[in-house]
Amino acid sequence: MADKKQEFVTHITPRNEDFSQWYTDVITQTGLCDYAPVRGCMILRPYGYAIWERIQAEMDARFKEVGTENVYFPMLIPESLLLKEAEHVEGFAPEVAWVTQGGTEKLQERLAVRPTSETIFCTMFAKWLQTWRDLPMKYNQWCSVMRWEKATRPFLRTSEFLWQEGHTIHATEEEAQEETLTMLDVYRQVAEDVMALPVYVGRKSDKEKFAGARATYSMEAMMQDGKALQAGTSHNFGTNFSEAFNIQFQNKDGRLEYAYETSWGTSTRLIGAIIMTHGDERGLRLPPRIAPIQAVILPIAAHKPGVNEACQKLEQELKAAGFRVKLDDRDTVSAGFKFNDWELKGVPVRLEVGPRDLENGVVTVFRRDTCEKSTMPLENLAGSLQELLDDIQKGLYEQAKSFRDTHTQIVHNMDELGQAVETGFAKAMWCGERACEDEIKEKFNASSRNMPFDQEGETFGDTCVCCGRKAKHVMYFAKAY
RNA sequence: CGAGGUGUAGCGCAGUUUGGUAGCGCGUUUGGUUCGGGACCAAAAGGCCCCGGGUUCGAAUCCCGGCACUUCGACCA
Repeated sequence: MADKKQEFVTHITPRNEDFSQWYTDVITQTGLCDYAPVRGCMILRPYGYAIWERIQAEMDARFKEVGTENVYFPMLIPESLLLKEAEHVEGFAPEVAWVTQGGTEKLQERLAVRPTSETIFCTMFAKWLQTWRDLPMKYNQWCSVMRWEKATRPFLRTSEFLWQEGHTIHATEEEAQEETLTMLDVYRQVAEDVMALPVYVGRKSDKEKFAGARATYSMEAMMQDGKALQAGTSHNFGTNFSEAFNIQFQNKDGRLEYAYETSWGTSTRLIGAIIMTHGDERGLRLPPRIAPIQAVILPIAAHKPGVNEACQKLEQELKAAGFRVKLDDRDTVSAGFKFNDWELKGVPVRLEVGPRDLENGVVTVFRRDTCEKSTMPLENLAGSLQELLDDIQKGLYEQAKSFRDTHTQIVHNMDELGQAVETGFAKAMWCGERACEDEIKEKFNASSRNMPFDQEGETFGDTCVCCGRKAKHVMYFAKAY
């Protein structure tokens, strides 16, 4: 009988059996997104989009706190603009989609569907910037971009994806560097404090930096298969683009100067990071601060007197207290079905209200992180719910951090490095030469991720893990998404 | 873009070897009974068998060419 039942139940492939398949199963079964009728594109369904809206809200508020303003730029970029910065063109040319025709007429100049908007921002910055008094300009836009990817996966890499891109210009090199690092830190905060994703922040190698940047910084998260996911980047362009686009201003001494520029971005890929960091055999586990629904209220034996009323009252109370709650009053499915459904969707807390609970003046509480059941007094539930949510938030972070830390190994030679990247990150001393990165890529299919800021404090040797010559940097290496 | 796998009802699949009326389970609809861990009974609806060519009296099935998804590589947020 139990076997027969199992066969009807939606099945998620166990993580240790096939992590990729597990990821696909979770995504399709939770209804976060669906495949679009366009190659490589996905459709964000309500629950998936709600998570994105939560990410947006948390990010956007912090952007504004540090003085960023939102703008919107067109999706199409004339080819001539894209060609202005040599390294940038080279980096993006292979994955640009082009509009060549408008209506029935062929265009004089083809238009790129933006893969990123540096060039068009630069064009406008050049027009808007006159004097040092105009600086800084700190703009951000929420939009989608398109990159003609060879292989796509929902959330991790899609041809079109939602993101935010910040573009700022500054009067001095120092200010631009400060902006670059400030925004990276905003990303780190949202990742760690809101999404419960422990991240390594640091600088990228020249090989891995953004096309056209002087320096790229990233935050790198570790997925449960030990692979790295670049979860956000922040770039310092120096005057690289300013010179190509002639973004100049008159300084206090009356002389013309090039502006210093930055850009920074995060995308719907973050949703993939949440799934692959916290998910388990039952599906998603969403950290309370990012969960669209923090607690679901389930009436048990709803036909019994008082149950529905109690649930509705509880819903009102918790909503009034500022929680994102949902009352699941569907009468078409059984309680057991709902249990599994909300566990699959990763709702952090389930509150069951049945006749037995009401008799005792309690609710039955299920926490998704540990899958433990307990009871809490119905009286002043808001207070204890907040404590529980905080505990879950903290627990998910700690669990992810502990996984990451135990899967990060200090390595001294290529054998150890090769071993380490099979299960996680390798932390190595590196000479700074591209040849060594290439060799590591060639041998182990692992790439350099980033270099910790505190290089002095983190140093543990003086020879390169690969070539054995003098080491210059501490570098994380990993297989990456 | 290279190597494999898969495309049949909303979902999961059988049928393809050996061509001959389109099947099963779940889900859906309607009615009833249930309701504390994926409920039960009854009746019903639902198909360009991925697309385009070919072979044949006849193609889901055989042949050719596409496309999509997926896994593993190369490339990238």
